[in-house]
Amino acid sequence: MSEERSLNFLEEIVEEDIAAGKNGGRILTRFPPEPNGHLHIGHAKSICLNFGLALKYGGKTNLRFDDTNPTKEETEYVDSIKEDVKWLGFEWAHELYASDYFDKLYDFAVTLIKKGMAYVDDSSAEEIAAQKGTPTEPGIPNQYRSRGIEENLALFAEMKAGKYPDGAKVLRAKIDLAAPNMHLRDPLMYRIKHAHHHRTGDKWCIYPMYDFAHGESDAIEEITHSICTLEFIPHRDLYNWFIEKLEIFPSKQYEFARLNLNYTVMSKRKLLQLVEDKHVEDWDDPRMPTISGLRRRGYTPASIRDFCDRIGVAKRENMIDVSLLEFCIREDLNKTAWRRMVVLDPIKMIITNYPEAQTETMFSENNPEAEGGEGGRELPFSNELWIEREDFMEEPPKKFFRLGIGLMVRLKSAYIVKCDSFTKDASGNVTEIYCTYIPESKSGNDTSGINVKGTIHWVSVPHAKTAEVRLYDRLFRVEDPSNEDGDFKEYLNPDSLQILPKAYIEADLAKAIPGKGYQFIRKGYFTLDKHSTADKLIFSRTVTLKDGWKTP
RNA sequence: UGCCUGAUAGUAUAAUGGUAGUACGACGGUUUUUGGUACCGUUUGUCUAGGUUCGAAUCCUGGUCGGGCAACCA
Repeated sequence: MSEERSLNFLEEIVEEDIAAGKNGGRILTRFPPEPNGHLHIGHAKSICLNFGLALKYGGKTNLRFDDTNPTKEETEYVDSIKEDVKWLGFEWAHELYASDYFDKLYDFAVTLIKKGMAYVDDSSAEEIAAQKGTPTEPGIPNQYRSRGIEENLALFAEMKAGKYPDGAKVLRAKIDLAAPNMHLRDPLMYRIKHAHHHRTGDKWCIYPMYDFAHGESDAIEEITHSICTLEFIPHRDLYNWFIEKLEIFPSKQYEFARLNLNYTVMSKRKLLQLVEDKHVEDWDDPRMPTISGLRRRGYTPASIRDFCDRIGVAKRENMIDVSLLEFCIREDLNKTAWRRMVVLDPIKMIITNYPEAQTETMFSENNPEAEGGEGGRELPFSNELWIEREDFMEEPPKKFFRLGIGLMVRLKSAYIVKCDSFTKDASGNVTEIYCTYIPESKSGNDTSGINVKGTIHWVSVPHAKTAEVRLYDRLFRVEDPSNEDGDFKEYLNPDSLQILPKAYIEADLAKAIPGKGYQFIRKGYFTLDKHSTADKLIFSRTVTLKDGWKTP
């Protein structure tokens, strides 16, 4: 245990707080999504941070739904968020909702009114915006700001009772209309919304704003470290103001830079557009950066946690290269995925000196990375094989370690073959390749003394089964679609999905287990798609193998 | 033009006044019945100008550049 990894700035803060005996060394974080959409890889960073910090320092983490805006939130999203957090491998201490605190929040508001620190404003949204001034000009108070405490109390009670229509009145904190921080210019605390809430139903027609709900919820739960993203920095003064004036538990807010990944978009709004405009199948389309999309694509929870660990945490804007995500999933799958042979783009090889009706059983291990190969499976071999079209060239370049006239390769787990000739159709496409095999070169007891550079995969023609294979590429053609001119959708990659209707798979793959990753030798990692059936197998490519081969 | 933030290889991240390190990427090599894996090597960096100091990525001052802030969203 000599490994000393340096701490990120949040870990440093936590360690300092523990050393100082703050909160008796107790650590409680929270992950606070609004249930208005599906979680994506950016949320995974926040989840790993909040849960990871608590785990590391013997604390706990609450899952709290920030459901203060009933018009946007749905139970469906609550369920999907819970599923995703669990799938990532984290357990929350308590499942909580900001809406659980609506009564307390109402009382907090009354407290501030009584202290003369909040008032009911009858102005319209436009008027309030105009009266707020601009970053360089102070705002100006209106006539409602000086309303008496009793009147405010009565009006606020009437707002709650449903006496007023949406937008007629709001409750505002009385702070400072000339504050340099715009968020302190008498921010809204409550607005009227006669809307049905996914949990509280029709009990309420006034709902607290984020700023009046979040810090207070943190305080109610006695959250010690409230971690959020950079754009909330200007809210921190307000967060602290409410806590101080209400004299409640002093939770502290800390901010980190959100994750940006290149060649994709991360905003809920944009992801929603991709779904609605049918550029992708759904939220869990394997090309989406959503947790459900990554899951369907074949990413494992461990690989995503590892990724979040490797990207680090800091306060500067960042753009992470997807190659790191791909590295993480390859590293995980390389150790666990069973190897199988699949020919994606087939061409027939005929072994002219192998008996026509003969079948021979070869053996191949499941995983060369694992102790003992984790067992293996039998592979029927015959004189007719499907091989990959790209493994043969009419005029091979110098370092092409595959097939061409006179060239030899090893058929994985079988014999070495030598290419003798080939046939073409009328339009010049190669149709069949003729080879001779070396009987003494059988895998496992090769006495031929022949060394070949290349090994290729194959599937016996009479024994092959078929499957549809879907190959995915990055969703966008440019690194940062949101930052390009015009609509981000103009930069979609038209070739992000390639469907191969008929690939030849080795028979064993008919038993493929949903959710498990397989390495199709030399072709990448694949997993069963959710639409796959026994009659029609469908495999999706999670990621390619790293490919060092470049045509000279 | 106000306030708040931030700036270290291509991308991230560390060094907390004392040798600028790590990972991914790229490039090259060794091993290999996957052009995978593993292993080894190479490459490239402190935004800028001053100052403090024996010594500055780190502290100070000015500038430059990036991000955020004027939702009855979170």
